[in-house]
Amino acid sequence: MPIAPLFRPIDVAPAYQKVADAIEREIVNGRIKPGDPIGTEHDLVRQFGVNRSTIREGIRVLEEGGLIRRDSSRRLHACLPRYSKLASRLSRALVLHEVTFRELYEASMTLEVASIEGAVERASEENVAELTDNLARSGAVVGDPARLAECDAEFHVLVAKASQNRVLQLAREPAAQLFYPTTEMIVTGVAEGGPRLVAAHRHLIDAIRRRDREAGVLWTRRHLQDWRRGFEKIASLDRSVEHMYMEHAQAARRR
Amino acid sequence: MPIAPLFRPIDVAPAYQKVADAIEREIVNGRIKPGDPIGTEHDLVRQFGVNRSTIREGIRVLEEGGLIRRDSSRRLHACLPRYSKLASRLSRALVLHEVTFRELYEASMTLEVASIEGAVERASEENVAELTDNLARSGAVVGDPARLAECDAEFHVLVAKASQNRVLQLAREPAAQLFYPTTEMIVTGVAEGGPRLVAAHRHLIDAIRRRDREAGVLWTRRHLQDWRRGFEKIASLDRSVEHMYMEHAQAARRR
DNA sequence: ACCTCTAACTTTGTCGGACAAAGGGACAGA
DNA sequence: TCTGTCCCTTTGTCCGACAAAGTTAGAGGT
Repeated sequence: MPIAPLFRPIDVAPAYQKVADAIEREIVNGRIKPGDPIGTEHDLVRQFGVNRSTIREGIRVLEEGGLIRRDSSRRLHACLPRYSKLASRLSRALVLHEVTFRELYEASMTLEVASIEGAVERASEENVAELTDNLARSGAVVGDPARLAECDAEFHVLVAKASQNRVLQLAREPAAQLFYPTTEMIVTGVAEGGPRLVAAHRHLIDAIRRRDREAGVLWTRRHLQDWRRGFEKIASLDRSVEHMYMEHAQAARRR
Repeated sequence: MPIAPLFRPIDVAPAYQKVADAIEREIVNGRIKPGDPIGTEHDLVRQFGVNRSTIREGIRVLEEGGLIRRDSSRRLHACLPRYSKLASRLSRALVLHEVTFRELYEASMTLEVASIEGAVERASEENVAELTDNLARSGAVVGDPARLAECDAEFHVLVAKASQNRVLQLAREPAAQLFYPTTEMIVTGVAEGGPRLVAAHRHLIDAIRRRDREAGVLWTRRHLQDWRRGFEKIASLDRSVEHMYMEHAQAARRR
């Protein structure tokens, strides 16, 4: 017969964790605002009354979480976590969980369509300008798959940005980080891929400008279906995302 | 005239970062599989030829990233990053970026609809059983807002799980973590809220069982619109997500 | 008074060694 | 089989130290 639970487990966190939690609390509840300096390590030693090694372990935790950074002179200050950095954590997780391209495709279809809908509804002049600029640059590198894939990734980030919905922006990022690197392979493998891609972007900008939701959704779908057809010429949609992607991500994360 | 770039910037990362990167690489590219033990700190000291403090800082980084854990006996081993832990990082970021409930609502509408579509299409017997079990428990606590809100959150996690799409599962989580805590307030404030919530869940399970996509989408929309109506009785959709949510998240993350 | 250069001073990254507390294993005794 | 004990290992924390890089203040020239 199991004994009745009389006591709750007591919360005994190691000191470095308590340090990290304490600083996190101050940042998250707004007492320390993004940009504000945290003290030097020595300051923190004094304030928390623990050894510098302990402080440093706590700092690593917060740094990895994106809550604090060291500026050019290596001093600590609070900062707003950057989406792309967080997203690369998620991408890494998706790789480890061995998600398939089918899952990626399905999720992206949803997320990119939602992005374009938001963009059509709320894109600002500036958003459109950025997109137009991107289109021009894409047109210039249509023969260079690597460069073009980069532009494509940026284009969709800009569309998400134009949706003015940061939750959507963040939600689509992990999938996108895994999704768009394949664009290079596809554009390389399929001759008419580059021009079709640029044409789709042109139609999308047009749809945003005319606030034509139907057209936006239609061209986003086509654009993704193009990707899919291209991909299926190379590999099965049921293949899991490859490990090699992570090299990309690791390099990107450090920036 | 700018000089031609003769040298690439050399990679001068601090030692603890290199340690973390090296271990991460081995995990991500699969040479160390989830569950495999990493050596003891002393082992790593020997292998990397750096001081234990340096090793420990590297370990903190990986631990925070969810790539390694310490088991009950505090020994290190690799593990699959847990979605909920990663998602709470994102939720935290969304709070700091002061996203509005409108953004949350819009994104959730997209993501939850996509989840139900996937669930209708691919839910297994077991998924349905889990959902049914959840429904029963919800019915039992319909008068207890806190408990009911918990069930509601779990219900939607289960729907996402039933979609068999892990990308979607991950993408919806951050928004959900911020979204569903409000359910408690709403159910408390609106008398008919609890029963309506449970009824919606029942219809959703029904739709999944009958593989009736239309019904699934319809009831998900209604369910979310109910939330919205309830929320707007309390506050404006344009209010930014409150800092207080994070207390939830911090506690949850440590588990 | 303004600019530049140098000489302290501070801070970070890393190192070596130290110790208490907790866990794991082996072993003896009930 | 269960329990208690001894020993060894591992972790969490501390202390003190030092080189490299950054910062500050003051000396010196204009």
